[in-house]
Amino acid sequence: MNTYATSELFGQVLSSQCPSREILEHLTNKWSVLVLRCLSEGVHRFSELKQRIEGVSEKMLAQTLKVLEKDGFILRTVYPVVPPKVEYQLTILGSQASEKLNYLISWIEKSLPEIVENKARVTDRFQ
Amino acid sequence: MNTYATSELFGQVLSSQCPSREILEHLTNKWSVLVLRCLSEGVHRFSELKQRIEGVSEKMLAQTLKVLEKDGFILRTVYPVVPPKVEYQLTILGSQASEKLNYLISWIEKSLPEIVENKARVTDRFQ
DNA sequence: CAGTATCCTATCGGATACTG
DNA sequence: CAGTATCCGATAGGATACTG
Repeated sequence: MNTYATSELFGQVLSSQCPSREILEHLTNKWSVLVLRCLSEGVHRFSELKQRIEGVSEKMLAQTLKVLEKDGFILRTVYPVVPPKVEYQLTILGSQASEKLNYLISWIEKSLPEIVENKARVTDRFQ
Repeated sequence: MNTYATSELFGQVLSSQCPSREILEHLTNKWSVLVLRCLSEGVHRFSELKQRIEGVSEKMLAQTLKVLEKDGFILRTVYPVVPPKVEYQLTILGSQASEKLNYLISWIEKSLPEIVENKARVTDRFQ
């Protein structure tokens, strides 16, 4: 059934050799999360993503988009015009993955005051 | 209202200076995801986590646990016995975060065949 | 516009050895 | 048992310049 998992109780991601581990890492990558978040709101061009995702370099954005495209989470469409126009959008699988990540992001944004306040208390106790 | 976001339509995480960006990065970190996943199933000792999470080094596990503890997502309990006994468990906030991450993990594990198959097709088209 | 190429530094992260 | 300390190579990731 499952040749990767070391235990029935635990998921496949805990097995280092399981492909799910790699997929998980690609999806939870620093810039992937933000790219998916952006694309979940609709189609975007390269320059739009670069502008929306504050702090991302061209290099990392291009690299992140490539990985997600190869994984089948993003569709890249090139229009044969001058100047070049390239659009990025989520595939079905990409939007399913993004939906799950957005649950986390929304929770963080909603709970941020509580998280920050609680973190301050913990930090106090550390010193 | 929100001094960080650059746009009403987009979340705070897209702002590089917003604390939510850092929290998101801590939670989606390579080993954090797996640690939270493990702890969502119950209390664990250091050595148990090391064993369950295949491939993690002591160094990275200790580091990951520290970050999550400082963020207030994990509670560390030291028992004054010989040999030492230390238990890790999720806080309320930690279990809320972990719950969201588990949605993603469960989806990946469930959809893995479809993801792998689709990825193979995409890869073919690349060459 | 949508990238690629190059260079460089910082951090990640594994292996090993050691400690209270 | 539960870590810490040290070393080291690999990768992340930013800045800049360049190209079709």
